[in-house]
Amino acid sequence: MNPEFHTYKNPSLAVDLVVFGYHNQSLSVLLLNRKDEPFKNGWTLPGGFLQMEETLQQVCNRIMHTKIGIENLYLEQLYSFDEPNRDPRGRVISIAHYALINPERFEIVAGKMANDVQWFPVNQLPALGFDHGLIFDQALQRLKSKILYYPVGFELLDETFTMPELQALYECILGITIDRRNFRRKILDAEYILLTGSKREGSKNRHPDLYKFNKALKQSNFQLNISAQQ
Amino acid sequence: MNPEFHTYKNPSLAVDLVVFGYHNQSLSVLLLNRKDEPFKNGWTLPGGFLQMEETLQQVCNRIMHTKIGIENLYLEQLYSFDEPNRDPRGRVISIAHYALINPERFEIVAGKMANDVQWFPVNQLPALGFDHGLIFDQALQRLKSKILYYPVGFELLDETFTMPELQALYECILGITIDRRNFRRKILDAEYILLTGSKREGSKNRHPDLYKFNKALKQSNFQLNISAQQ
DNA sequence: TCAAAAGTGTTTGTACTACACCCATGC
DNA sequence: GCATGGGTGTAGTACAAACACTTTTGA
Repeated sequence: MNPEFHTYKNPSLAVDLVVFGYHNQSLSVLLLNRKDEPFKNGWTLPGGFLQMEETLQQVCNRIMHTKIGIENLYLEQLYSFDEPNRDPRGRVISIAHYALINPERFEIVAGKMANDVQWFPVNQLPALGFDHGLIFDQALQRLKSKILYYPVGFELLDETFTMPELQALYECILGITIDRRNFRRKILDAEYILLTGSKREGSKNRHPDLYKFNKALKQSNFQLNISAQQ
Repeated sequence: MNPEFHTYKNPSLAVDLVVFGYHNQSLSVLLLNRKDEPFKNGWTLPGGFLQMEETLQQVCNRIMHTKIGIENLYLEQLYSFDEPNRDPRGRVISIAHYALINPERFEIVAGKMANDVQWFPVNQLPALGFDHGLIFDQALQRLKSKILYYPVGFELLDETFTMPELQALYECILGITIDRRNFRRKILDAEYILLTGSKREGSKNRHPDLYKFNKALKQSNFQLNISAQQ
């Protein structure tokens, strides 16, 4: 083994997670209320230290599992945060990730969720400890741009969904209003989704068509080019 | 201090650099020929371990300075690579970055450059050690997309440059051919560059106008939307 | 005056925006 | 039958692609 290999003391390596969920037409983030210093009783993103034999994905799943009780979610690496004083306990470099979940799919969660874990709508966040405000901002920005060229929405919606539901999700994440007819045309032209043939029953108005994700599109890149209604 | 804080053994933390340079109408990458195992006599990206008090930027600059003799370049964080067996010496997580330099600006480099450092055109790379082939691929892909919404070209060209030179850079990086008149219109419409008023002398043909980077644009986002000539 | 590269403008087609009416459902 | 939300088509406009001639220069 190379002698230089162990002569370096390493900063600690952690992961922080921005977990987005979409319910009640609102985009939310999971925050943890800390029991210990630093930032005791303050809100932070869930996170944890990387162990020797873990991959980044594994840490993320471990954190999600132990702190929130769910696993196997859509996960993407965001950025590494290395500001020397970002953690008052010492030098910690955090490789931030963001995750997307559909809260409806995890009813168990409510049970396992400690009462110190809460969903916060993204536009009503409390002040966050560490540099987590910064991390969150970047995650939201990434999500906004990602949704335009990758079918990210499906991680946040049910297996089947209606066109107005999909549009509401886009409007919510992007913070804009979109023309119904133009949105529909773009989404369909991209072969983004497929008709299932059934309709969502139960509403007191016309029953909208149900669509599903076009899995054939999962890898290919598309460009949605969605713009706000004036 | 939190008792959990030091109970984790951390993987080593390193940085690998994809250094792009542009000369002779060709995009190249700096590679290092290793003197030691593993991959002795093989080519790899320059890299190094993160020291306790360093920021990521500082490591990158240190590596560039000690291994290649240059500093203060355009630097962007790329991605973290965490595959457990990526380094045969042990668990090393690498936070890859890419850098852009104009080789003409660093004539000193040739002197300080050890003979084990070489430029390789990006389409004639040797096999790389570790997972550096993967890192390189991602860096090139990132550069290709970045150049469309950020004036990255200026890091690779001289202070002043002609329109055909800028176009050649775009064609080289993107690997496409672009219509001269359409390219010019888009670049000028984006207020990407400004006329200096002088012309490049010395060529045997018509002397092309010299432009310079519009620094006012440095922060704002634009969209170049350049497409290949058919 | 010739060859080689740089500068410039117009036409055509495509794609996006804006916009209004009909349809289905439950009450 | 009425109110509410869902579904659909079109006309106008703006932008992007394709394209050819003139200008400058050195040899």
